[in-house]
Amino acid sequence: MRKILKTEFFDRSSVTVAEELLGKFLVRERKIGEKKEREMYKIVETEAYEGLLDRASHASRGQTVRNAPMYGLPGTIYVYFTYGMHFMFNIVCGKKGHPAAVLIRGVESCSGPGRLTKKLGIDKRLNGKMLGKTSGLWVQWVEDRIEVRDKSYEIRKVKILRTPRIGIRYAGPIWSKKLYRFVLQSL
DNA sequence: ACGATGATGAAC
DNA sequence: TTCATCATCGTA
Repeated sequence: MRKILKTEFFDRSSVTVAEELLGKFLVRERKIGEKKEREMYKIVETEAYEGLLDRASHASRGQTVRNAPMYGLPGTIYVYFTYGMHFMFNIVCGKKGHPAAVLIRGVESCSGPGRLTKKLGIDKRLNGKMLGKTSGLWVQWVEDRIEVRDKSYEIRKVKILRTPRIGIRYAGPIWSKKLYRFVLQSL
């Protein structure tokens, strides 16, 4: 069983979405010559950036050209360039007009938001587009069963770690301490 | 532990 | 005009 996550999944608090994205699969479909190549990566690390009040968020000082996609529909792709080196990949959450997003920081085979975008070929061309077949980037849920006895299955157990977000000390004592980073620990 | 990278936006 | 940033790599 599998299903592609729709806009309703992302039409919630970025903190909820960040936690629930753990264990889901980021799918990247790219054209390599004539063929379409599809890769799937299990999401294991995320961070939430929630609303205008969140001082760690790009939206904390209002709308700008760069952060405009954060104000779009849930499921919008927000890619920005930072430190003159790296693209960061975020998924917009909540209603249109409410700036919130989840930064995808790591998948099972690749840790670090900059490394991730490099590996998946995510850059500004995707900025502002919706997740889906058209953009060649989406998230899907796959039933994660393990056989425990003959023809008997159960869902794999996981542990979720919550920590403060990375690299945001500038955000002040309240927002820099929020436990908005989620890490999936496989058991 | 630190410098280079060099888009974007805020502070000055 | 200068400075810091939702990193990462190479060099020390």
